[in-house]
Amino acid sequence: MILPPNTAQELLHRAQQLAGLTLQELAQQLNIEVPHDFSRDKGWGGILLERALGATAGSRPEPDFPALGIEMKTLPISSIGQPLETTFVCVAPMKGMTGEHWETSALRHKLDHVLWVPILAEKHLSPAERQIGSAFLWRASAEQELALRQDWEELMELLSLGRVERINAHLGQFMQLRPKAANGSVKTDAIGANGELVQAQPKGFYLRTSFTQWVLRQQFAPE
DNA sequence: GTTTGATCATAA
DNA sequence: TTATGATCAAAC
Repeated sequence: MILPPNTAQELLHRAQQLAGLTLQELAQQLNIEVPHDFSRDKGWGGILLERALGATAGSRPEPDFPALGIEMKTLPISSIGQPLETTFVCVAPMKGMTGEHWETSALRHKLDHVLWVPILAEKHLSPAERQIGSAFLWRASAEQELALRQDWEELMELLSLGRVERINAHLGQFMQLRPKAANGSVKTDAIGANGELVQAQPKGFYLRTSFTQWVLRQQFAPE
């Protein structure tokens, strides 16, 4: 059991110490078994890094490092540093969100301060072979926050106006809504076309790779 | 049953 | 080749 870091600087330092390790090497240090593929362990890499850094275990509606207000996210990248997957942020409120504002939204709080941990994760690399990259702390620039805010407001308006069935992953320039559930039969309450409650597929906010690419460029190739 | 951690599988 | 829609396991 690794204790949480006391400062953001300590967290960053710990994360940077892991750069260059493969996931197998890190798992070995922590006595954790490595899956042969991700088909039944999709979140394994993220959980491994959380444990290694002393994040609070378990799934709770608060940052991974509550005392620091910092969220950790792994980011699978190619050998030339391009994000290979979208990044899940949080589930979307499907009802009772009247009067919700960007400033107080769960999404904004989740992304307030993020420790990004790039992972070299090309498809031909097994979980064991994937390699930890150079972690960094991030806060959205004014431009980035505006971009997310515009997508959030557009998508939340559709949800609150009962247009849930019209939503698909094509909407949103930098952030999209996609299904987020164990399978397609899972339903939750949502607002219907006439303001009534209807059953709909739970959805989550995901950052497009265009957004995380922007984050990486800001960090590693400014200007 | 819901939210966390995400990647998979295949349509486009 | 890329992105959408679907899915998997653990924690709670």
